[in-house]
Amino acid sequence: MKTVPHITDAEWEVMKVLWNESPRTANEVIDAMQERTEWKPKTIRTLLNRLAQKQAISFTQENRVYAYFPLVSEGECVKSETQSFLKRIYGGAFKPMLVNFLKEEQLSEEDIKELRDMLESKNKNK
Amino acid sequence: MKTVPHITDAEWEVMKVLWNESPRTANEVIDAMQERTEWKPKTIRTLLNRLAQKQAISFTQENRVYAYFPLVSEGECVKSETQSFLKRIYGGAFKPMLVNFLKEEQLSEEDIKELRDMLESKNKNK
DNA sequence: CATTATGTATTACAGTTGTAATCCAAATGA
DNA sequence: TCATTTGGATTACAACTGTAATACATAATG
Repeated sequence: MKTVPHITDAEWEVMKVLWNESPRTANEVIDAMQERTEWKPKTIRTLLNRLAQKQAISFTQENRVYAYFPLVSEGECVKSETQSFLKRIYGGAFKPMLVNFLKEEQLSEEDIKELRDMLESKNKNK
Repeated sequence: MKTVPHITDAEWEVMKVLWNESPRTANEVIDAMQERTEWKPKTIRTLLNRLAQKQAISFTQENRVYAYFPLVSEGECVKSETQSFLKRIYGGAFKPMLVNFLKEEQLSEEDIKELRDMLESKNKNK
C-alpha cells in the first residue's frame, strides 16, 4: 500500500490550496494563500519546494513558470494523518475516540440524525 | 481556560505511564517504559526533564530520588490535541471528521449499537 | 577513607519545521 | 544594450524533537 509523505502544519495549508484547484502556478498559490495567512511569498515558495522534494506535489514548467499539482489526494493524507493521530492519542483504537468525541462535542439534532442514519446503513450492508 | 503545554509523541508515551499511575520515581517510569519501548534510560530522563520544564509534570524529592506526577490530566491533553488535529485536518469542524471516520472504519455490530445508543441519549437530554 | 555505583544536571547533535532572505539567470523595459 | 524586475535555487537560522552521552555529586561499599 502506498505511503504518503508526512505533511507538516504549514505545508498542509498549501496542500489545501492545491487540492482545491490545480494546477496552479507558484504565484497563484501565493495569491490564494495571502487570503488565508500572513505568510511572505518566499515562505510559500519554500513550502512548495519542500512538498515537491518529498513528492507530495509535482509541477510542469511553462517557460520560466512552474505549475504545481498534488501527487497525493486529500483523502489519502487525511486518512494517514488520522491514523497516526489515533495511534498517538488513543493507542490506535477508533471506538474509544468516537465515544470521547460524542461525549465532548456539541451536535445539532440534524447532525445526530445524520450520524444515526449512517450507522444504520452501515449495519444493514454487513 | 487553562492551556495545556504541547506534548510531543515521545513525551506522550511517558505521560501515559504517569497517567496510569503516579507518583512514580524516575526509575519506576524507566522500568515501565522498558516494557513498551526500546528507549535508553537516559532518554527517558531527558523526557521527564522536558515535561517538568514545560510544567506538564512535577515531582517531589525524597532524599536523592524524584517522584514524578502529572500536572495535567489525560482528558485535558486528549481534548487539546484533538482540537488542534481537528483544526489542522478538518478545518476545526467535528462532523465532517465523524462522517469520514464512519465511512472508513471497521466497526463491529456491537460497536454500532453502542454508538447508536449514545446518539439516542444525546438526543433525549437536549 | 578510597572507590564505585547511582541519581540528577548539563551538554550534544542531527533532522525537522517555521519563517524567511540572498543569490542568480532570464525576461522586460528604457 | 544596460538596468531592472521577476521567478526560481540556494542558503539561513533558531526552536523543537528524538535520542542519547558525559559530568558531577552523593550514597553505598570495601
